[in-house]
Amino acid sequence: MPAETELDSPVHAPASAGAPALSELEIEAIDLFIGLIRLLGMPKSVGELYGLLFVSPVALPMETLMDRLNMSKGSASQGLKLLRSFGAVKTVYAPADRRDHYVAEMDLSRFATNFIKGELQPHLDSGVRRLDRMEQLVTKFSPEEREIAANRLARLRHWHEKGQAMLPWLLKFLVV
Amino acid sequence: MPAETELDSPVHAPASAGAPALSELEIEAIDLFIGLIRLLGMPKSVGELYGLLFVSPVALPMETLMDRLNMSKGSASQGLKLLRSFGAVKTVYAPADRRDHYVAEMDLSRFATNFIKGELQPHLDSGVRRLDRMEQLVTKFSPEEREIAANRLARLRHWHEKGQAMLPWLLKFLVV
DNA sequence: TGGTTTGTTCATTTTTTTCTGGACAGTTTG
DNA sequence: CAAACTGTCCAGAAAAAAATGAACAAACCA
Repeated sequence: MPAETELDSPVHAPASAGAPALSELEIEAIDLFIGLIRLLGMPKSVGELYGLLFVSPVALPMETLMDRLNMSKGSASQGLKLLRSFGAVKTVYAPADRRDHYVAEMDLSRFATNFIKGELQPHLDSGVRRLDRMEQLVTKFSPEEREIAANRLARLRHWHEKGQAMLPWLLKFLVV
Repeated sequence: MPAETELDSPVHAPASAGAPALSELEIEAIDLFIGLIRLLGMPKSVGELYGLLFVSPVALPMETLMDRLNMSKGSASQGLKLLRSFGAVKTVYAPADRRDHYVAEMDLSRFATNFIKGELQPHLDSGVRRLDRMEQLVTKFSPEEREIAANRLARLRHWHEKGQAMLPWLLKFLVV
């Protein structure tokens, strides 16, 4: 085995000086939220930010997040902006410090609501508009073709309606 | 304006010879399914395949899909494999033709079920395992830290349980 | 006012995902 | 059995998404 000459520095040198390495708990939390966030189609960096804030007992300024997560200023700024826009994170006043300090919003229901309204609903809406257009197109077909196509469009519409009906329920379920 | 020398060929030359351009209906359907499929985190090509099959009144061999969608053999093969694995598409026997012929499965509930069981459930499961680990870690903290951390983990667990509880309901909702 | 600090934006670079096309394996056919 | 056909797989190319870092704007300070 090669001798550890650099007195026990790990493989990935942590950002030079003042950034304490992530604790086990922090790593687990970050991992968990990376997975969750990915599921919603958002970038990993956003999961990292939220994960660290989630387990932090104190509000953290952007700089600390950058340092501890080894993340660029750009990513941190953009990620926090996104999280703010979903209400997943908010800033609190820190006495004698000009910087914004961030805390994770513990009640995720606003996050869920905003996500559903902002990402899911629009898709369904545009889908319905498109279905209307398709049904329009089908009327010009020969009776035979129309038969089949109309049937399929009806099925598709059925699914869309199911989706539409589900969202409000989903919201209610999450909010309670 | 530059003269149209190539007698009215459109900007994107359609695959040389025998591939009829997509009809308006087909384009709408493909667009719609690309959106839906993207929402589930799958590549565009998969949406194209399913969209075209969805409005096709007849079963189509892979070759036709490749030609009409201007898609490589590799993408078509992989995409159909994925769709098959989710039960979104199946092959039917075509007399006097050695090639597999594909039709879209109109009942999307199997697709939904497989997606939930294959993609969502595992995430939630691993999340719960991770939560257990985190709670384990927290026990080693000082009482003060433990107080805060334990509280947050409890909230997180609450959300995970909500998610767990929702999936079966979601399934039932979709299947009916 | 000139110098700091804090945070945003965006062109570029890096990383990740998706697509492509050919080698290959399995079948069928003559 | 060789030749033709069908479909899978995978290394490399292309495209898309995300991260970086520096220029910039805004707010504060002395």
